[in-house]
Amino acid sequence: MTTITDVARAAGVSPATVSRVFNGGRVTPERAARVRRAAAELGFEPNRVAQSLRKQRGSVIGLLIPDIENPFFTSLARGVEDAAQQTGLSVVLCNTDEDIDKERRYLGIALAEQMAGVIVAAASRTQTDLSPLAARGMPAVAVDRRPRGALVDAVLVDNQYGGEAATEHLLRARYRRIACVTGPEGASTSEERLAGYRSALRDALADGTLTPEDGDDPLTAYVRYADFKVGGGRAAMADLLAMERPPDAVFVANNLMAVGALEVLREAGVTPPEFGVLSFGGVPWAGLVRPSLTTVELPSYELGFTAAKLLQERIAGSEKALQTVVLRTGLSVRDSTGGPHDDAEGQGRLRAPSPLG
Amino acid sequence: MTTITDVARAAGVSPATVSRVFNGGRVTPERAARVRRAAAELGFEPNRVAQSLRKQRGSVIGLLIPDIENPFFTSLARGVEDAAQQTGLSVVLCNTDEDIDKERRYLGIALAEQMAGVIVAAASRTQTDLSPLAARGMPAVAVDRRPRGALVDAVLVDNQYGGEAATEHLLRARYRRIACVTGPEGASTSEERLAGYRSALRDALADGTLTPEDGDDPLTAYVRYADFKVGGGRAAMADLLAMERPPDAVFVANNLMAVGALEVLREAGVTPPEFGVLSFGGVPWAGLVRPSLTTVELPSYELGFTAAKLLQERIAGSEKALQTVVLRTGLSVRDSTGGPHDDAEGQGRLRAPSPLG
DNA sequence: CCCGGATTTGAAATCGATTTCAAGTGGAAC
DNA sequence: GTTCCACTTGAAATCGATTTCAAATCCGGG
Repeated sequence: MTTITDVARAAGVSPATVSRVFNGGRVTPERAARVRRAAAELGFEPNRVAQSLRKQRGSVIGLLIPDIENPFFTSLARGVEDAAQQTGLSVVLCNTDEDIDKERRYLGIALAEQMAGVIVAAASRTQTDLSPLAARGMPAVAVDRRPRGALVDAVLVDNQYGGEAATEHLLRARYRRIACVTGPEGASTSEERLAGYRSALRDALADGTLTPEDGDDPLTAYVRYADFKVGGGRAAMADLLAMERPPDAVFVANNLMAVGALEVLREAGVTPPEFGVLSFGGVPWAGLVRPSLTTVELPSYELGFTAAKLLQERIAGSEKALQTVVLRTGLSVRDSTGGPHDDAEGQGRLRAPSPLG
Repeated sequence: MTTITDVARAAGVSPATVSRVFNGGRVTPERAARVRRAAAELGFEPNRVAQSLRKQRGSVIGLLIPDIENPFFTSLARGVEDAAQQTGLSVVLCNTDEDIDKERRYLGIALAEQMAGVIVAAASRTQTDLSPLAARGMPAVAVDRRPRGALVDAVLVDNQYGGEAATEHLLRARYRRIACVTGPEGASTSEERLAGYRSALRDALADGTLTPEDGDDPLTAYVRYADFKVGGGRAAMADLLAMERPPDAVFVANNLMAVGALEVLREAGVTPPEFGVLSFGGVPWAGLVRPSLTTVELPSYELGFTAAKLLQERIAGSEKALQTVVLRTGLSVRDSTGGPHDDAEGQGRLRAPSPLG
């Protein structure tokens, strides 16, 4: 391996000069040229480990995500990677598996490896602890989920707005018993999406679009908590279908649970859009799912990209006040929320039935 | 940050002794205890960068994969991660995007970061060049795809066998004009899967199961090369359907292209199992696809796990002869290959029609 | 021709761990 | 009591870069 000393010897200068050539120090052009030539000839590439040790800072940023198999996070990871590449940083992808211990371990590694900074989609809002990073001055940015009380920049999605828009859409499509399958209690994303759902229902109750059914609290009767995974979505959906007065639509607060819900519906012979289904976050290969699925679109790539940009500012030493960037969701209306079958009421449909029903 | 020197001072010993305590040197128990206590009190954690510099070897392994959004590779990555974790290595995931330049850049980083080793699913069989690693003594293992002429261990899938089994299955299900959509020419995986397909067809021709159609070479007429992506699968399938005598089944050589093919079939109103579809590699959320898809199952997790184990042996200094491990595929028969409709021939079906047709 | 200030340069310190080597310690054997 | 050996220990070198500091050089101005 050729070191800076080898290059120095070959160019007839000191190592210090070589270092200056590559780091923008003042060196006479003639000498600099000689150094560059020697470096090129020897195929010199600075040893990043030595650099990190000396500078007390590496050129790698850690990205901690809870589920590498969820396409939402892989897309986010791509955003981070693209942003990082622009400034010569590499990205280490760490899959925490929603496991608080694994997450802690990775944070420790980030410190021990002297990473330049970390981007964290926290495994737990209450237990994830970013304070050791802060204590050692390592920049961090929270993404998608904001851990409680952490003094870090954050890039989030407007979950409440998304939940609201989704639920309003279902109401407009004339569903009237709209269920909500949300994530774990305590996760910020679960709670916010649920809050949006409730807010939309409240509005509908207030303006008379929706009328309370006897005995049930319409804001809670159709709510189920699950685990953001396929299995949880299945269980919650099955539970909802078993109700005495089952819902006629469901707002599922994440893509994987939507997959589970769709499976259960299919097994039960209940098909959208008669039964409305709306997923928060796109399902992979959605093109194969029939009827096509109405979804709240998440800016996953931008989430990652923005977080990485923010992190880079901090790494560069920015002392700006902490900021939280909130990105908006969109709504992609497709066939799964075309509206329930007409009952005897004889009202016109808002939407033509899809060719395959 | 507490360093080894701080611990040494606190325990009243030299840094060398502290190092020995943590690296299994000979130290009197009494002293060792004092060191451990001091280390615990100060929250000492060895600086991995300094370790790497001194030992000339890091504790991170690089995993280069061509497409992080393909669930096959994420599953493989999990296998690598689990194996690595058992020995305290961390995994850096590098997404090369099938781009030979990105790949080269990442290999350079692996060297400059003094990684312990790399596992590579090569972006290109002909252009991927692992020789700089070998030159610097960095262990490497090829996974899934074997780059040409590289002197490295490899963990591969028995692609030819898988392609053969798949095609035989389609023949047994009484499809007779079986197409093959394979990957890019020159990729080992494409070629091997295609070879399996051809070998099965040849056997069928030999024993009379299949009779050559006038004018066409049955071994090539229905073969299409594509790019292992959804778009490529679409184009190839569309091309096949536009033939004068279109096929009655297709063996698609990777999961993403199968998604594309299914989309096109659906748009054309052609539905399995009348038209047989078999995918090499599972499709994510396959549960939602109807009819369910027959697939060649790939041991993606085991692929990663095995590669990581192999790499660890090399890192530990094993001088064994280079080995290539080939893992077998399985065949999961589902509804999409239930057999074509009976024509006027009045032959009995081998398989009951699926309830939904 | 000499001086002051700016610029360029290299020697040496530094980052934090590991490891070599020589010195120190203790115990057993004679 | 002396000798020898095995075992512990710490001082110092080392990994490869960056950076400080002081010396060297160059320049124009007087």
